[in-house]
Amino acid sequence: MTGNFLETLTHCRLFTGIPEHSYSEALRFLRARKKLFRKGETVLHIGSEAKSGLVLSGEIECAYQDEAFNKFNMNHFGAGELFGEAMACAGIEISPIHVAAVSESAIMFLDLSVLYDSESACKYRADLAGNLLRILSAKNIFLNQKVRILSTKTLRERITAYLRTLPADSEGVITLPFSKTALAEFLCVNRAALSRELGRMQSENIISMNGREFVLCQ
Amino acid sequence: MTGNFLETLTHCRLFTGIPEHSYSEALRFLRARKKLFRKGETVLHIGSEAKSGLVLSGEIECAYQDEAFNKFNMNHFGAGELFGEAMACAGIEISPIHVAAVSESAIMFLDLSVLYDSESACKYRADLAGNLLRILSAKNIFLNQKVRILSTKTLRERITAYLRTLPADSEGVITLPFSKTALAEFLCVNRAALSRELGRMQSENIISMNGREFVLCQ
DNA sequence: GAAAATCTGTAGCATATGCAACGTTTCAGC
DNA sequence: GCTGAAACGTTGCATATGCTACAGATTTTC
Repeated sequence: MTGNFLETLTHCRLFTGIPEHSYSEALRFLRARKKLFRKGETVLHIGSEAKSGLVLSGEIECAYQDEAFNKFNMNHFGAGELFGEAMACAGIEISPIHVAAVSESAIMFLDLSVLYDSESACKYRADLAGNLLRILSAKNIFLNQKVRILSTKTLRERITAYLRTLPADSEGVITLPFSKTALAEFLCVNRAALSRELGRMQSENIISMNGREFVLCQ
Repeated sequence: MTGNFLETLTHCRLFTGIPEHSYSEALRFLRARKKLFRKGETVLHIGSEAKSGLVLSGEIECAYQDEAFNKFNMNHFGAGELFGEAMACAGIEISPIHVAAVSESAIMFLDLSVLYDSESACKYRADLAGNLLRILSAKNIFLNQKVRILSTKTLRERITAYLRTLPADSEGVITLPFSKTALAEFLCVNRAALSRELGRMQSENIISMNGREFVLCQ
């Protein structure tokens, strides 16, 4: 619990509304345990005890694996982000996902069950539970959007469905938050096919595109 | 708040742990308002105030709509189920989804914001918030599963990914919870293509199938 | 029990998209 | 500024899957 981690907590949505001088009290309530991981090291094994926590520094990767150890549906989490909270709250005890450190990382494991186990008490319990509700809801909405995008049958629909979820500036310009390679991965389509379809859409005047900037001509 | 609705509440996960004689107190805290809807009637319009609530009786349908009013990514909710809770907790004020009654329904609108608005207080607030955390987490896990299924590139992978999410009995028999037509809709694939692929998988001894019962070989 | 509605399997055809390979451009680290 | 890595666009090919239509089976309704 050294000083530089406090900075991360101030940006973590779980601690919104909690005064900085009370962080240690809240962390004690959540039975926080800090642990360091080297690059590439496993944070949670599939089949081991499911834990939840927050990334203090570095970056981790959560992924399902099939029989052949292929990773899929990966998620990356950086400093200030929570992982495993849905499993913790749903009472899942055996981890179905593999969590590994992408870079050297500091993880604060938290026992979120104190937030819905009615015996425990803490001055900040209601605030923490409320913050966790907001975090879970935001992830829910994100997942709903993703399902909606992946529900489409054609690549073109998938592209427009995704672009519509992004904010446009006053002139209608939409900026991709990542590379087109990453976009293909997000949309679960082949990169070459995405590139081809984007080209077609541009020649058909459905979109105009320049690097990561798009305009939907609708 | 007539008697027959109490029965529904006892089965609703939002009220787990709350004694029946306190339901009215909890409902008052949640600013509950009951409303009846005829079959086909709209419960929430896209663009109108977003509300959350629970289905007391009947069945409702939540759906996104595109420009041409095609519905997609539909969800059905029956008695005892919550809807709109993620939007409520995420602070979304304008409904992006259309909610309609599939059959004659009684809806109890709830103001879930009291659960994370720190000024409000009620004896059962912590219980309600904890229950809501569990509900949101369960939906989160379901959505993650669905994303994982829809992330696959081939129909065959999609089928096996889905079947693996279903429980198998002691002899490995998996029973579909709905018709194959509904399965095609859930997997977002063409029904005829699903039928064809299931036939192929059976002839290749990857599955065996009899009506709604499946066995995954291997 | 008859009629209507829904579910299901099959087949032919068109095409969208996955995949592999290649060269060019852009980017990051030194 | 140099160098290796990553991102990007393009192309040819194979094929998986969407779509339509139809007919038999199954379920629901009256």
